[in-house]
Amino acid sequence: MARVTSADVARESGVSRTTVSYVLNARKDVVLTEATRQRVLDAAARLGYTPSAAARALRAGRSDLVLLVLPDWTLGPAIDTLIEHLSTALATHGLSVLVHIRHGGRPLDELWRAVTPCVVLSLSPFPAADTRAMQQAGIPVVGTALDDDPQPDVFAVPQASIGALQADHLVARGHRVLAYAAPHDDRLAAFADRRLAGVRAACERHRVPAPEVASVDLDVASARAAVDAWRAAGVTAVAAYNDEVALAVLAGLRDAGLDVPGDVAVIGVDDIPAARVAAPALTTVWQAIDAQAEHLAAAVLAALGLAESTPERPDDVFHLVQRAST
Amino acid sequence: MARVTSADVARESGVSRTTVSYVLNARKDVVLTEATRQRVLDAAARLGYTPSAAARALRAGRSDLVLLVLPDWTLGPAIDTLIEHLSTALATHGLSVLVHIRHGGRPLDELWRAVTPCVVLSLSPFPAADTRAMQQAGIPVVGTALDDDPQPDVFAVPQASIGALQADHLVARGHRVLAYAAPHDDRLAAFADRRLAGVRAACERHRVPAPEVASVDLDVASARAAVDAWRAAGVTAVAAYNDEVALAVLAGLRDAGLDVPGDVAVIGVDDIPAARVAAPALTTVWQAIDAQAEHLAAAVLAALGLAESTPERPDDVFHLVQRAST
DNA sequence: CTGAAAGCGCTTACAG
DNA sequence: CTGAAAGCGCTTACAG
Repeated sequence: MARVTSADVARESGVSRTTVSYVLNARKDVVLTEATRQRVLDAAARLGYTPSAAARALRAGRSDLVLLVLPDWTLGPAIDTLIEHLSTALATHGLSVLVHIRHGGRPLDELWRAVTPCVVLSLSPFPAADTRAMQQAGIPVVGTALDDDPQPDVFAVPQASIGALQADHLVARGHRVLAYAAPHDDRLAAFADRRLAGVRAACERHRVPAPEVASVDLDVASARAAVDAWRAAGVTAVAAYNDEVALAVLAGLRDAGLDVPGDVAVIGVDDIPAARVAAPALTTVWQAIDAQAEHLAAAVLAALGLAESTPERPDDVFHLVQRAST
Repeated sequence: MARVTSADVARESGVSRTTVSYVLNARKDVVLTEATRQRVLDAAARLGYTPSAAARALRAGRSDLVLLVLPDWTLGPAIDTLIEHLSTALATHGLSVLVHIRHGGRPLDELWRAVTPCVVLSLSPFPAADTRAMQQAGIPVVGTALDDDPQPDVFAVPQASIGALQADHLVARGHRVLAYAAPHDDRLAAFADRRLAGVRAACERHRVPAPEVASVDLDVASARAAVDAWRAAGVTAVAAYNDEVALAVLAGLRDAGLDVPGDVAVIGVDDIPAARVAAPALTTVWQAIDAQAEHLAAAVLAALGLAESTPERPDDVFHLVQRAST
């Protein structure tokens, strides 16, 4: 079963390949009889013709692939949702998402040169040299910066603002001595540091002491150690890097026989399913992954000149979900 | 900055493109002087040459892409781990993973015809017609079946065995009246039904009553309703579809003032981070995602004739993690 | 041992 | 309004 090519469609509809190409690409600048158009469309449908991505890519010098560059650590529960929404949104425009995990495997520069994606979408910053090389090769790089970024087409998930929201909430609930529960994994530092910076800034703003920081593993013993240190320092509220860390902190408090939120309040980030059914139910910061994915997709389209306007930032990127733990 | 092509490398090293191709593809059937080989390799490195994937794909009739077909629902925390391991393992052989979410976006048949992947790797069964069409086009389809599958190259994650392990454990702990907590989401039915079947089979084997089944949403109210019904039926142990459902069940039991495992024991599946720090710590079934990914990668390579032997099944695909909830 | 040439399937100036 | 021809970058028979 040989591949159906545009030549087959041309033969079947009695026109040249040029015309087939014109019709299938719906070129506005070429005038074609409606009859011809219809004939070609019918033939293509009848034959089940799908243009070869390889041939198009070779011709155009770029493929229909969006290279999604992920860091070498798991971004957490959000990442599959993000990929899903992104794929769906971009598929509408004939673009497919190629996932690249930076850690193992081929070096990035080899991959992008081989694939010639139409856009590189980065969820983790990579060497400026790579970015430059891609841009010189005419491949736009769309990135999510962690905070504000000089590039205008970049969607910044405001990590610091998330931390600030956590601290604001705790202070509003009457707490004056806060702690920050950082993840143990160093690879998350880029995110954790920025969120912590937001907590710090909020503390200053509210004129309360800077947060006591401890890193917490995802087990009871590690959390218990942090809890003991915090209690010694008079801490009454903990902002955790994310819900998983927050759940560990809850376990540490439980282990220490402390009441939540009576003795110590806890707030997380992400609103994972487990947060809602935790004991007590966890107050957290919900992030609009869908909206972020939508926005990223729009940024990709904009970079390709496929969207009319620069995508608007979604309003409700994140918000507080108040539950029993604060 | 125009693209560096094999012609550039040929010019730079003073040989023909044929020779460049021979050297770079390390063809064993052609004899080349070591000097020539070295000259070409040097020139390629100097110029930063990377063969165009598009041109190769056009020539070969297939690309270096592995099309990973995912179902339209989130597979849960395991999926990003799986993708990561898979990407890394396949990258070693110059293969890249292209993710396709079945739900939205382009229909599958359009995508594979356009992309001409070298292998399609499916984590969710799709229409037999699609499979046939791909195979006719010479594209091997490697799939994970939910249980046993006629195809030999398929790695079956034994869902029923997971359910059986749960039930075996509960019965071994002295329970005689079991319940099954199914997920509310219908899209998970394919997995949930098979796991439940495993629980049922184990109950029969142990000559205890068939499990009481209820579907549980990820919130306290829903879990509480299920708990009340189970208690009325004399249930003393619950096998949950996964850890998230199990955590909800724990919340329902807590809400009902029942003791775990004193009044009711609970076991999940997945060993998510939250399981370890739950109250009480959740007994669960751990799955070797890495090993499964490794195995899938091996199956892909075998399908391409790049691996010597058929990949062995990993031994320890899943096992019990005993904690406080049973 | 190495080179000239064809062809994979597409799009797009360029003629008619 | 439509067609013949070139060329994107690669590999591989086929000559030499």
